[in-house]
Amino acid sequence: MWPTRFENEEPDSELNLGDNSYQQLRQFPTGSDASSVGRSGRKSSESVDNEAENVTTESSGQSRLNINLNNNSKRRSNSPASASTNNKALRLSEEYPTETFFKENLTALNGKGAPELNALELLQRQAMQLAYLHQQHQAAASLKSAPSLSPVEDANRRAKHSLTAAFAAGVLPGNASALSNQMQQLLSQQVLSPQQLQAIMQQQAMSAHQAQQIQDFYRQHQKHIQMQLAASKQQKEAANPGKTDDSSESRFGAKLSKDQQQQMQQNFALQQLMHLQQLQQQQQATAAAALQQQGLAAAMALAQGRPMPPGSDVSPADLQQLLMKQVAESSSTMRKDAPPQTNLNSSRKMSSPSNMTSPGRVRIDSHSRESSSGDARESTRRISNNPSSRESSPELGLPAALQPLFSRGCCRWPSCDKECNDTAAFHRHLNESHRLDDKSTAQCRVQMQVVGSLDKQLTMEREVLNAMMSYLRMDGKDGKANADPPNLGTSNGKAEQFSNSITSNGPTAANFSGITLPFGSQSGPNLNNRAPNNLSLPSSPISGPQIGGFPPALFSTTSLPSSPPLFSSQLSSSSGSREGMLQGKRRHSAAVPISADLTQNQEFYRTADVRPPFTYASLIRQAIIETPDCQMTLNEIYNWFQKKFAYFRRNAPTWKNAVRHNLSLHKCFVRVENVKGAVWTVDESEYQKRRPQKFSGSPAIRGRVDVGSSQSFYGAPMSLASMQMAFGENPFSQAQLASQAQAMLGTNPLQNYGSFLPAGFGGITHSLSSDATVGMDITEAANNLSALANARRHSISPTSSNHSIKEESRERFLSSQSSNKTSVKLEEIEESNESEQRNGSSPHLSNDVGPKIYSSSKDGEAMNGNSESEKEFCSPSRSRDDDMEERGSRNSMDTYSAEDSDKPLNLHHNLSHKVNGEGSSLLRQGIMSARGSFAMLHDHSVAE
DNA sequence: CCACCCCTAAACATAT
DNA sequence: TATATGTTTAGGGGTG
Repeated sequence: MWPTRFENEEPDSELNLGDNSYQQLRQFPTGSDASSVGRSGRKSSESVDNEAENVTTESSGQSRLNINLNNNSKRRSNSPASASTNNKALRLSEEYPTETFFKENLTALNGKGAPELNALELLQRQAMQLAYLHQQHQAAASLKSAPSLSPVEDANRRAKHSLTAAFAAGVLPGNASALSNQMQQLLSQQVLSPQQLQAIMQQQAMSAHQAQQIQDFYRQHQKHIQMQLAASKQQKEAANPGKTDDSSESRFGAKLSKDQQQQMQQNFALQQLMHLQQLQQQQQATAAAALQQQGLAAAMALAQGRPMPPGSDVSPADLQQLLMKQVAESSSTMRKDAPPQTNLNSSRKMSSPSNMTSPGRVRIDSHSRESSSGDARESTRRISNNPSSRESSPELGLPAALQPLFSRGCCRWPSCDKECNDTAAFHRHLNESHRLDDKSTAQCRVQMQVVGSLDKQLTMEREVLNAMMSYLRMDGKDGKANADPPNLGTSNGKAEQFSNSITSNGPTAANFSGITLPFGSQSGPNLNNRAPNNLSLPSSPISGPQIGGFPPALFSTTSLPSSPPLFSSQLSSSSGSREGMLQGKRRHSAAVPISADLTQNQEFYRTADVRPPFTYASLIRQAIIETPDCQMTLNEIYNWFQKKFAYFRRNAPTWKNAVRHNLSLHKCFVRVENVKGAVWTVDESEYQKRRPQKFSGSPAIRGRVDVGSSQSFYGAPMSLASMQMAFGENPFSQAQLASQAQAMLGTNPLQNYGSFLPAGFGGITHSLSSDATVGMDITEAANNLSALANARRHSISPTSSNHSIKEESRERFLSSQSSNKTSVKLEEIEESNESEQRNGSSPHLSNDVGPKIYSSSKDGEAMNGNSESEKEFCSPSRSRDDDMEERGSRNSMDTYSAEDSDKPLNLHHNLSHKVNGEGSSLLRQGIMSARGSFAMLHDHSVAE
């Protein structure tokens, strides 16, 4: 175990190279029965997980020199042949041009250049983050406000953030680039002019101003009331000192008066709320009218299964008509009485056995629940698959303001959790345990701090979002010059409108009400009212009467997994188990702009026990490239995981094993040894190579996630299951958004472009969607990206410039193979191969020639190599060792059969294909053996 | 049913 | 010897 650098420690620039006793000189214990040695079978060394981080500081930081490297298998090494055949190129880290290392974070905002970046996805994430923060904030605020006489503040806060919330809750699903494109297309058709947007924004601003005034007013009023209460309390205490009350439950003299106080407070709170609601409804009505007028609800039409074919030219008139109809329908539905808040609580309740609302998510307006349309209830119920209705919740009898304090039959007062059978019991409990005393006030103060901090964070995140939008707006303007493919709906003005509507607090909700539906209520205005609590995007993507534009039928069959922003309960209980994995099953891999996502949502991931929607490989890579020197020890990677993700603070044995597994498995991770140990680096080219094919996870998620990736997304129709998966997977899964967009729009405007992109630039297509969204000509974008990719490959990227000789050789070898210029003779290979196999009596063949090889019969390296080679040969465009999928399948049983195990290697078969990769290790070894040295491959290399 | 993807678990090997 | 680190295999569940 190496002393590891503390994660937060600034790496030392000093490195003592020490001596030259390179690790690679270690001799692998020869002897065919190496496996018989040390079979202690240590079961999971992880069990002694070193949670206690080595905080030891170490001097091998930044310029850790990774000398070495001729190691073949990441650790074992040593034969010349093996050294030369190493799949994982080793390199001298001092040559690593870290400054040029591809940093997604930086390139993110440069959009065009970052294959992995999709600006809109970033925005989605950002918005989701906001929503999350907002929700946290709400939860905290409601806890705080209910008992502390400040429901007004709470409500005001809700109003204050409702726009953000609305945006987050609603825009997100529609924010996938596809939908965005459609939106922009709509906008471009003058459905909503910038002036109109401006008007809406102003209206919203006024509303906000009004809310502020109301808040001030109520603050004063509240203060006044409090003073009165205090005076009255003093009076009573003076009048009846020490006298017990006749209340059966009360044990304290002042009990009754306190009850009265609370009652008064509650009443007052209710009054305030009602007033606020009225005001908000007014605002909503105004905004709704404006919306109708503006016809922004076009998105509704889109969302409700009337996709506009990318190529079709819908006339503004038609669109307008459609919109008006849509708006009329929706408004009639939602305005029956109280806005259909179809709370997400229902669906979210799934996670709570008692079907009670979870803390912090209880709506202020309990009545609105009852008043929501039957459709909404029905659909919600169907979705949540939760037979019990909300009306059965015990807390219903509570004043709305107190509801956050009581859910699931438990008191939600911080660190209380007392169980109460009903509201009466809860009232009793409140009176007994949470009286207005020092403790309670202290707790309130703490809660206030929590809220304040969340508030601050929310503000910060909002600023970030605004900045992003500003940037995009500029970018959109820049892209103006480019020709606009008709279907991309890009360009300037539209981007600006888009960003305007987002950046401004007010209009956002209203403007996007049309497309916010999926996650919230249908009425934009309503969002101002209670949307905050609906923010929990994921959990109820489909709560509205029309499920936000999705035909209810779509969701009628199956229940959606409840995925509260913190679906920690699920994950925590199941993580580590297979079930746990199922919850968050599919991961986005490289397809998602992970760095941007992590950057934008770092706080979220850090605090929320949510499994990040990325593959281990993506995360590991991200961890590594985030370091200044682009290298990390295993322990540092561990630390990174734990530092960045709350999720990875649990079940360390499991995920650490997975991390190691991934490091070993994927060729894109290169182990580099130095004197003090080993560090892991990322072979960016390898990593990039694998991206085109794999968007990780099932094809479904490819479609859902990799909005910009070619082929799979566009081609594959969205299935219901996929959408459900998307909804359930992760509260902030972009997959949801993409899938919703896909489902709503029916098709992706980019689909005609994606498949034409050159292989190997999967990330480019990804960016393409982004660029297209902000107004960049797609063709040009493709060109730019290709150029960038080339540049990165040949001069910028460390993976190219630092390509180890071995790696370059490998590439040349590949090309030479593909051009049939290899001079390796089959017989030689076979011979070599056979001799190798003869050596192995135990599963592990001895090899002084490099990587350990497994012999036949299920010892599979032979088969592994075989299948691997086959695959490689079959798919010229993919790197052979590149991937997990290959390796995964290679390792799977279906890749080889028992019969195969009898055959040393089907070399004929392998060689009959284009040798595109290095081939299997066996094959490789055979070649190496035959040729004696990898260097020889150079001789036959063909310049590309 | 198959191929593929990603994941977890675990056995095993090796270095410290 | 114990532990950390790496490698590899096995198999499960999901998807198209």
